[in-house]
Amino acid sequence: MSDQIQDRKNKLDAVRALGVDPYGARFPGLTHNAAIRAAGEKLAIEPGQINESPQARFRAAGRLHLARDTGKLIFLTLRDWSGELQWALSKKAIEEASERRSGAVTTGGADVPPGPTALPGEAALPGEGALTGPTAFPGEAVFPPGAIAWQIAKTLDLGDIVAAEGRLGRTKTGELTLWVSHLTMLSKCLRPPPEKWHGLSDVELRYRKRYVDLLANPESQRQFILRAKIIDYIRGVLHARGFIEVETPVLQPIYGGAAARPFTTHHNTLDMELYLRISPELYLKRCLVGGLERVYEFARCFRNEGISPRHNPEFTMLELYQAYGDYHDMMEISEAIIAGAAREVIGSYRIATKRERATERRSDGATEGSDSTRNRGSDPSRGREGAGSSAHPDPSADARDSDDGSRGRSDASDALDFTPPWPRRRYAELFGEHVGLSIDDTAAVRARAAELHRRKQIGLDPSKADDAVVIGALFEHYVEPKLINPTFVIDYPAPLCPLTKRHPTDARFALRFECFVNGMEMGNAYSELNDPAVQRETLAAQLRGEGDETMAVMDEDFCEALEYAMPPAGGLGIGIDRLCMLLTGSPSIRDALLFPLQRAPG
RNA sequence: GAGGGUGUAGCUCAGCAGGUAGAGCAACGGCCUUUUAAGCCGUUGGUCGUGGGUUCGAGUCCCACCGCCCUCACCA
Repeated sequence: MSDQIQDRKNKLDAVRALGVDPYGARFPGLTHNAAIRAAGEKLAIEPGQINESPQARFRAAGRLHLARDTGKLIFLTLRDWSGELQWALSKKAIEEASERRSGAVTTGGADVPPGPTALPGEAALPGEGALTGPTAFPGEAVFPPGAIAWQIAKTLDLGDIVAAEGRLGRTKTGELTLWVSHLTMLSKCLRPPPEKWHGLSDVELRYRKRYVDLLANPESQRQFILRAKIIDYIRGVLHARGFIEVETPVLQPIYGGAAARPFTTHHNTLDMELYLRISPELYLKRCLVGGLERVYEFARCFRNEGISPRHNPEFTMLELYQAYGDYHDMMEISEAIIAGAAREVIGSYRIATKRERATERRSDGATEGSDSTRNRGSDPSRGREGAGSSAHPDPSADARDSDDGSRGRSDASDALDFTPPWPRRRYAELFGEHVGLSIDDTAAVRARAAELHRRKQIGLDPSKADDAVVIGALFEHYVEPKLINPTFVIDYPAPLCPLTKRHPTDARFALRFECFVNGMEMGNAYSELNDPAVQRETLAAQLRGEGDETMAVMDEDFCEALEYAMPPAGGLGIGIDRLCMLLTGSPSIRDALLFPLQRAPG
């Protein structure tokens, strides 16, 4: 077990004995693989040739993913977060090179401009490609003399992080290749990485050791880069509409804004019980009272509830509030955010559903299997998920393909269609449609619920619940799973909505919508209640309705805030983790979270 | 909380109806200057999640426990 680690430690010592620090320093002037490849395509290099022009000289770094050592010639496949690049190390060429301070040379990398929509790694980032003189930063990595560099090359292990300088060329087979003249090690990998072809597939290990998942599985990196881009996109939408980002307390003496059990904690110096927030709502509304007219927060929330493929104890919720708006404005913003992210980040209003993706994965697996036996290794472009030599620098490319519907995939009509506007359906109407009972027929509704409870299909015991709660349980059971394409469910039963304005013509309903996609709640919005007297009463009613499981208390300060007058407003909450699940086709929320909570290992 | 599934080498997986634990990758030694999951020759590596039990004999059967996954329930 530790044999391989010991072998690697021995090599670590060997590198040190050569006078090279195996945990190297700053490496300025590097160009990422995708940018090198893009530049290389423009150079029109013939197979078997190396381009000697200054534009073909690059400094590169990355993690060693594959190695093919043919003796005096070594091919390495390097990976960074933009993609892969093949390096070739010729014993003769490297041994002839002399020691070189790393930043002191001109390379082609400086000529690559960052694109406006560049991914991380797609183009030069600040501090990269910028050339620095040898004295500017004394702590730079130094390339050792060639003879030593070659010895280091011979000790490389998969997973090591290395740096090189070289010239672009193509091999006989046409593969764009950096012919390395200078090489050094930047960080020694002491543990063997997962299998090079299958990556890390054990789900438990992928969650517990996400760093291994990320370094071994490019599609995992893609997942989280996409998440970042989705969040960036949302910020852009909100800023364009004049919203400002604010931060409100996670540690709260009184929790509220949702019905959930909180985590509790304690502040030592103040000797005060505190709760981790279950929602930012009541603080964001205080901002409205104070005249911050359009605010939003990407709020990490914590709920001490069950864990499931769509629930994690901590999760990220976008909440935003717009003064002088109402829930109709929130519907429009929801569309702008969600459909916009689908189109701009993923590349299409149509997104493959989980089931489609599952099917796709299975068929891909079959293809892969037959390939490996039929024409094993004969087609380098037939990599796993684009992880091969043609690694695509744009992580959204995979999903974008789902738009053309011409790839023999399952029927495109199964895909989710985010094209706005989305249908607005009244709660009571949908209830009647799918439950088959009138929402007003209390007796029948209760009878149905009792029957479901007897059959253990719903947990709620209707004999112990208010009418509205029973209705809500039936709605969840019958209606929500049917809401596949994006749908706004509007006008909820008022008792379910303690923070919402009543409908002006029918006080039984509240000006609230929830947005459902693929049977999952994605968003929740109100025309916010701003009458302090009504607010105080509905909160009190909600508190009375709570069982003894929660210990919520009236938030007097919040009620007082409303007494200073809160403008009428629309408020919206969107589950960011779930949105990412949806847009990236992830079946579990854990796939949308970098480090999902796992039980402590025994 | 209930039910189902799962746990074998660093990784990906085989392991038949109980009969001394296997492959590929990785690693180690050797050969190779155009490889593409490089190839060839040789070699190392496992308290089969943990603990009990049945049996002459348990990775395999039984029980308990632990982790993970799924379904349901709980949960705006």
